[in-house]
Amino acid sequence: MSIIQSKTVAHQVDEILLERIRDGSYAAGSRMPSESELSEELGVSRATVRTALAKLAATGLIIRKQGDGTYVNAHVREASVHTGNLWDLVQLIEGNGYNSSIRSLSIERRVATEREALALALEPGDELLSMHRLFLADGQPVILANNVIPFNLLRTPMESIDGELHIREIFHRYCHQKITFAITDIRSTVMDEQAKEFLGGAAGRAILQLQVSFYGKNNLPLALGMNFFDDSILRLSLVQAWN
Amino acid sequence: MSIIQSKTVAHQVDEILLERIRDGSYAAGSRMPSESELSEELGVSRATVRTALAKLAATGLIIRKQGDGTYVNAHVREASVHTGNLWDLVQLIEGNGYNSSIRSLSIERRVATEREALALALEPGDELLSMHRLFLADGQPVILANNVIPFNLLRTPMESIDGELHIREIFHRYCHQKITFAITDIRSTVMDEQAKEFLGGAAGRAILQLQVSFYGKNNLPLALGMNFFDDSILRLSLVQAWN
DNA sequence: AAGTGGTCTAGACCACGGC
DNA sequence: CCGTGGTCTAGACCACTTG
Repeated sequence: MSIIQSKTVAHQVDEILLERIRDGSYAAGSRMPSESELSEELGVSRATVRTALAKLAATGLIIRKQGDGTYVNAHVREASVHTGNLWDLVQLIEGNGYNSSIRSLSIERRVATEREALALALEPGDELLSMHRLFLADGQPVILANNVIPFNLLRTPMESIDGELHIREIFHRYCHQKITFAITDIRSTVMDEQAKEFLGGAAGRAILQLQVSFYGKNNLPLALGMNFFDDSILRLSLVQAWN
Repeated sequence: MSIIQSKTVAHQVDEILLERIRDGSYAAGSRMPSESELSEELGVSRATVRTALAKLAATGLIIRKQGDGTYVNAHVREASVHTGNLWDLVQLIEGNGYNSSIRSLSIERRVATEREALALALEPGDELLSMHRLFLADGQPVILANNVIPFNLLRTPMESIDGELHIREIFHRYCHQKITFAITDIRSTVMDEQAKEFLGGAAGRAILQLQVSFYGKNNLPLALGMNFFDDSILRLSLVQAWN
């Protein structure tokens, strides 16, 4: 019996199962009740149980085996990162077991580089809003994030922007548009001067570079992200299961 | 009317839709028929259409918008990589638009390092089968792959091993066990001497390092993988869509 | 042989977006 | 308002793994 109602039934089932895995009712490595049993116990259809289980399986937290059963994955902390939240840097940091905080470094207006103009389908000379932010894990800098937005999309004064919001929230609040999807390239790079200044560590060390393009409806590019990710502190791990 | 029958109805629907996207029947950026229309046209239930569409949406190839419709994503080549095939290096290379080939460099027997023994739950001094392989894209080296397997798991002579198979296939064929899931850590690293010898390029450049642990039933670790990935040639990109 | 997850159906209602 | 995708149900059969 829960006080807070989740949006969907499947999501509620999800939370119940998550809770049971967390508190050890379903021990790591052990087999969970079958879909039919859960369906009956929780009073929902088997299909609903399945959508909840599918969500957990996608994160790698449980492993499903046809003809056998559903097992709690002993090697994946709930922490583990999966594709779904690769863009939510806060969630990524907290998934690694840290407390996250954001420090806004600068919010400025400048002319787009050739490359940025191309990626955002702008004219040469058009202006951008450029934000630099530092994400901290337990107070330690781990991600240097740079985001740019075409200046003419802004609907409110630049000074009013809250530098601690997620890009999608910023876009929704200050540009009155929705970002519907994003494409991220994962690359490896040697830390440059700027990154070194904020992330620290030895010169010439390698860090991950997450290069993101954000798109809105009509498939138009709305914003760019360039994140430098210190993989010596944060893990970026993915889980894959087979039948 | 198809000659080759796919395994599931949903998969067949998937292939039909994929074909229509490829040949331009459903143009990039345009809205596709609704679920009900597809359901009726193809003679399957709406639920089946939905599972097929869900698979396409997961790869980012289509974008679904509640209350609006389903759109063909203009920015994602079918090529694009998604979580599902991050471990299939051949598919990853071909997804980038190259022809892939594999060169087996060495297959040898040696003692496990401390680190390997720990990761594979072995005793110090236990032996491993170690394989080095080079994956080529259009003849150009792009991934240096190293895999290790506890030697005592081998059921056939070491000499009989086909160095061009996927690890899961090798395990199935020569160890008579199934790899059921894997956890991959994505890291950034500066190319070492060994990698430089095979991948080439300037010393000190950064490449991606995909560190994989393979598990079997009972959650026991069965094999390790260490792949050096030249991200100057191959793209590792992920797509995320929101409602 | 029994039980499991995987697939599929034919209905229903809801939440949202565009007109 | 209407049509869309999102959720949910109650049933059925299949493919697979294990005892």
